[in-house]
Amino acid sequence: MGTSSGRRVGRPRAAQRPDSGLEPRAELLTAAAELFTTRGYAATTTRAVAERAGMRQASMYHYVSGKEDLLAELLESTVTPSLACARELLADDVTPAEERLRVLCRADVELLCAGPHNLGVLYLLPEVRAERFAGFHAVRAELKDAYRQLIAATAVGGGLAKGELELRTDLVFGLIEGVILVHRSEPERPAREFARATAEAALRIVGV
Amino acid sequence: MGTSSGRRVGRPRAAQRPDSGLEPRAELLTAAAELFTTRGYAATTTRAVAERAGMRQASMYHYVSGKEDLLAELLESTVTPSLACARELLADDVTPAEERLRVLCRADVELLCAGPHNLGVLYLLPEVRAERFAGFHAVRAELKDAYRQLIAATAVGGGLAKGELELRTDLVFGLIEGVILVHRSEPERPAREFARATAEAALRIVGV
DNA sequence: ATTATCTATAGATCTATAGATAATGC
DNA sequence: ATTATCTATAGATCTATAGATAATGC
Repeated sequence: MGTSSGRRVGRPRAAQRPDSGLEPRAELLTAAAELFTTRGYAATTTRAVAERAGMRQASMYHYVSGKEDLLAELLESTVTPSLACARELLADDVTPAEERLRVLCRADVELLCAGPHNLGVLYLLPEVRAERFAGFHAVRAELKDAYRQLIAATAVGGGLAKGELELRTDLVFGLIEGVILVHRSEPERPAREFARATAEAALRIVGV
Repeated sequence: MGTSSGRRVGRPRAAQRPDSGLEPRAELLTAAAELFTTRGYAATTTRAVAERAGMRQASMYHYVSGKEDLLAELLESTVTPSLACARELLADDVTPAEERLRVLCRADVELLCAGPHNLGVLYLLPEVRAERFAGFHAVRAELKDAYRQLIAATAVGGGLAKGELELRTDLVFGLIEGVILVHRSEPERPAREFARATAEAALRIVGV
């Protein structure tokens, strides 16, 4: 509603700009994503977010309760697609585990590298560890557990001791998330090919 | 000088605390390390750093020009030991490259996980990308190049096309730095064993 | 006299609220 | 009448400087 209409209810914005086609909340999220990933969370002011979204600082509070709100939503929206992919793969009982692990790694890397402003970088923000973002951490933990289950289901995974399985899961998960750091210093590298190579590297770590 | 003396020149500190044995600048660096790694850089105030170091906010300016100064020094002090190790290994022409790569990976991981407050986390701070920290980036780039050279010198590395060599270097370097993320979510894992396992994982990625 | 610290503070923010205003809707 | 926005601003910071002070050194 209102997304494509020319005329909108309410006082017009002070800075008239071409219609982005997004709803105001989405405009704020987009602006926050760009600023949080480039300047960091604490260094980004509410004024910067609002202004980039085309409105004045105070108007932002009509849509969100503050910066934390924006970060929480961005974090969850970043990890949720990976988890959806992981759940589907866990439910699949015809494809070999090794192949499912490969698919998950590729999808995850592509999602982390996708988008114009490297949303994966949000994972690295120190503020993210706060209790406030428990929702994100729960989703991420479930994703990591999916990796563990897929690794355990591979030919070599079944024979691993519990500690060794945890270790390899950590290494694989670390490799996948480490991609964020690589992508940050080499943003030009094509995501597709990089995802494929990362998936193969993950399988080699598992020992397949 | 003054490190162990009981009496010191100058007005006494307002908050009297047991002598840390460190010089004031080192006290500031220690405090900054703890706060930057846990709360982040932008969220840490000069007051918090100074107070934790045992002095008042304004007194900090007697030793450093501001927060940036502290971060720059912390960053370089974290990556410099790894680079020293890498240079030694590059100069070594008797040990096989594969073994030297293994040693570098282990040392690097142990350094990243060492210390009471995970200094590696500093690499992740968004502010670190600023021009101001070019010194750190230069050292880090040299370290990455050492990885590239060692990988190229392995049995399998010599046969790789240029693009493939860059890709594996990125993957290995990403794995090593990804360790920071693993260590952040699993700080209890013993660094020694984890470093060994990460080094083996790196060699598997290279294809040895 | 020298020094390391202190207290005090100006100036520059930044957040979140209060209340006004300029549209559309009926 | 309803709504989305605006302007204005109080209150709470935070940084960096100015100038005072309380030690030791000679």
